[in-house]
Amino acid sequence: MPPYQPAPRSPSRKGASMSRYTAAEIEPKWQKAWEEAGVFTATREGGKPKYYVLEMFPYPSGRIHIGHVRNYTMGDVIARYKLSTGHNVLHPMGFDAFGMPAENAAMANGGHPKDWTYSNIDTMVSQMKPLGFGLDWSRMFATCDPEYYGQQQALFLDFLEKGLVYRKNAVVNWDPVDMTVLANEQVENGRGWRSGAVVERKELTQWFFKISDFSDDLLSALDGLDNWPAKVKTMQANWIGKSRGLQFSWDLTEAHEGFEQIEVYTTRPDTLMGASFVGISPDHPLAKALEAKDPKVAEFCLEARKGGTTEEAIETAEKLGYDTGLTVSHPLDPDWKLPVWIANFILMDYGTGAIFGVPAHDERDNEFATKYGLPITPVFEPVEGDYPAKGAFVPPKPDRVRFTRPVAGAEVMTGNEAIDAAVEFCEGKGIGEGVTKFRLRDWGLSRQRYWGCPIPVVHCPECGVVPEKKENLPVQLPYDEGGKPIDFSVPGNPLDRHPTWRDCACPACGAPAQRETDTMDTFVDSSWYFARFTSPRAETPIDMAEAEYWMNVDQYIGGIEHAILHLLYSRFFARAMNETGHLPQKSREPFDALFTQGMVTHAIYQTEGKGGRPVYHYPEEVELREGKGFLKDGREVEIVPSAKMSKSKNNVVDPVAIIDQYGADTARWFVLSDSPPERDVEWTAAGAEAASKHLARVYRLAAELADAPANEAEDGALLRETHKAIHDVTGGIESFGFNAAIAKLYAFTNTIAKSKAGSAAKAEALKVLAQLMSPMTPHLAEEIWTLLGGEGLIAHADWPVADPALLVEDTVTLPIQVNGKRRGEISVPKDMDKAEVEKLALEVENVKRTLDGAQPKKVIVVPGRIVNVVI
RNA sequence: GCCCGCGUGGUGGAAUGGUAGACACAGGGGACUUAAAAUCCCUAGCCGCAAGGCGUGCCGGUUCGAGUCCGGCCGCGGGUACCA
Repeated sequence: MPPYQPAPRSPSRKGASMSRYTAAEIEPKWQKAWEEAGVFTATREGGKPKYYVLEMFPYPSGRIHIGHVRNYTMGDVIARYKLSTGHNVLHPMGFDAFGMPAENAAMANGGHPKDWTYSNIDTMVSQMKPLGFGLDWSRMFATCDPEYYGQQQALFLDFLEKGLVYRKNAVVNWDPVDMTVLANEQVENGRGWRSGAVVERKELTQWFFKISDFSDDLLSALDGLDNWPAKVKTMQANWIGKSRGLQFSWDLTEAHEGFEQIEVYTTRPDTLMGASFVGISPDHPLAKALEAKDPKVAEFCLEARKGGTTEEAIETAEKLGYDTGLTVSHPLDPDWKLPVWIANFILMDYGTGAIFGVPAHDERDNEFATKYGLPITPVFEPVEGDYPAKGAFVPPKPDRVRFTRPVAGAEVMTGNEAIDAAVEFCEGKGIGEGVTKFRLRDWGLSRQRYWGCPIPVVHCPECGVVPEKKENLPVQLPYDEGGKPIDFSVPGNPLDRHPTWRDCACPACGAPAQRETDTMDTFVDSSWYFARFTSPRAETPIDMAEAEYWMNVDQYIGGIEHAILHLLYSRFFARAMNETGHLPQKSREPFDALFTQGMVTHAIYQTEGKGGRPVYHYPEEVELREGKGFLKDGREVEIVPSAKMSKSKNNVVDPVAIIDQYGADTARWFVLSDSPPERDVEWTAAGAEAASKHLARVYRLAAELADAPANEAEDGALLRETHKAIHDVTGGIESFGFNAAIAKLYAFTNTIAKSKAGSAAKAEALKVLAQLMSPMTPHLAEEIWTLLGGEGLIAHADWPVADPALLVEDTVTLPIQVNGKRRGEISVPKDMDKAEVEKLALEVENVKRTLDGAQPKKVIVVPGRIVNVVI
């Protein structure tokens, strides 16, 4: 509903009625005008340059939250600005609509994920529309629309044909009580969130995208992403993790179960002489062979597989090891025997699933060796200073160290030199080979869940795994089971136990077969939606002509929390789509510029519930007194400050109340002011009032503009200030300095309010003010524009351009420092020469007093900036 | 654990290596009003009567000059491959 603003309780005594900016009337009026004029409908007409601005689309959690408002307002500022600088703008919106919360809701409250999701989408659209975003709503879709996920299935089939999809085993979190797969989020301290059972790692056959085919490309192409934040590129580069090292084998002293060797990969072959043990993953084939024969090994492996699958859980778990009793001989000294341990911290997914431990130069190996009494043998020491008293000595690779037990090379060299020398030496000796490896793993896309895009393949007893025919797409999710609503309260995947949905004919031979019951990771859905927005109703994944015109995304905006996964997967998808003929070559990198906005955070209020698990309370339920929080029943809550707003933590702030009370423009102005867009902001409702007052003041300045004669000096001064404001605000918008742009708009408003210029000059200044504000507060801007006789819609007006001649100042104020401390200032012509500035600076009373007769050693004059007198 | 950020008045924050605290919020004072609301004006980092001193998480360094660059800490946040 449109917001409501109360009228003043009594009219002003001064006769002239007070002008009110009434958001409730003004905002719907202009929204209707924009819609009727089709201002934000993206078209390819007019031979104008195109601009595609996109904000990461939301998950339909049920209500929009303040983080959405911040995100979409930023995008809207860019969209409206680009529109007024002569672009065809594409600014679409949709919903990332598959995912676990819908199933969780069905589990907790009954109902169906589909109904829950579409109802949430309706609510959120109705909450977003009053905000007046310049979006092309005609392009909207949800990823759970069969029209969308059907095309996604078509992409999957093309990827499959191209060899970009394959099946292999991978581990999942297994809840042994509920007999179901858990998401990492559903594992709390190594236990299932519902059953409380200790989670185990279990292997399943799953589908994978071959993102590793693109490791090198995804890494090296980061260099070309000039308009991406450096931190995101660094994070992605580290994630891809290109490394050079040595891959070689340790010979088992005695062959065991058909194993004669253990292959390892190391990035530090120069430390080979410091090896103390060989470690293998509990999931290593040798460990499995031993496990099958020896109950003690089986017991250890079972223990080692407990806890979640996350890297964090594995890395921070207590280091556990089991001495297999097997030994290997050292490749450089066959008489040197080392023990083979199974260790819980070795990942089967990385390298070869086996390592050799060098406790002197690796913290983790050190901890392990110390715990199990294994030898710790240094191979190098610092060139200067002492060897650390405890723990491992791990200098950065570019640092020079002195080798005491070298593999090859000079006595003193850098780690990098030593690694190169060791690789060369070992290769010469026939011990393994230097290889390049990547940390990046293939993307497992199978999910054992209902509410996702079905994987369009069929399992045939005769033909094996067969792709579904394209003409049979979409493979749709069933709504019911056997005429009854699906029961989501039963753990596990409803598709898997559905009585009829699985049954089908083999697309190849026609024999009775069964559908794949796994669905796709929701990251798949969000990896190509940006491309679909260019032709959302096409009968193929995209329409090439549309993609040629609209791609790439000129400006992508979203949360820093997506720095790695979503953005990396999208970059992969763009490449894969290009190679399967679904995107032009230029779109292999789909996002030309990226801006990562900070998150809106809010404290979490929690109390302890059953079994020690936390219960989260909404901000509305908590009363704050002296820094402590209390529930209505008097219980104190624990306050976790500044956490990401998350539906599961109940710390999401709803902006609807602010919109209702003050209107959309106030909410938009408010989320942009004060905080730099890239920084996290702790939400506080104080300040919305101030934003509202300011907008009302701007409106009054225009509405109550009194007749005044022209005044040459004052009019000229105001004109110069106007052009400075144009310059500063435009620069602020283009550089995402929205808070700085708003500060300038405050200052410019104050300037106009205080100016003694004539009414004609003031009206011109106010019209420019309206234009400069129009991307942020578009409704108010239209109203003022009309009030002051502006032609047409401000949304259609050309952006004002600053006249450089009006921006230059004739005189500047120079601060005078003595030894770096400010002692005075002088006002001088802008281009006064250095010698003269120096002379004037030394005559300043306070400077003379500070010098106290001392002769300056040096005087530094930075023209137009500062003078520093050094004594 | 590992990777990436962030840390400035009572508060949000500003500041191409060049006057730290722009612009705002809350506060204090004043004008208008019978009174209030609304509005307008003034004030304001801390210590100090002042001169001046101290100040950008902590310690050190580079520089004529450091919030900004470098090294080492501390605290907080994000990511960590099945939350999205």
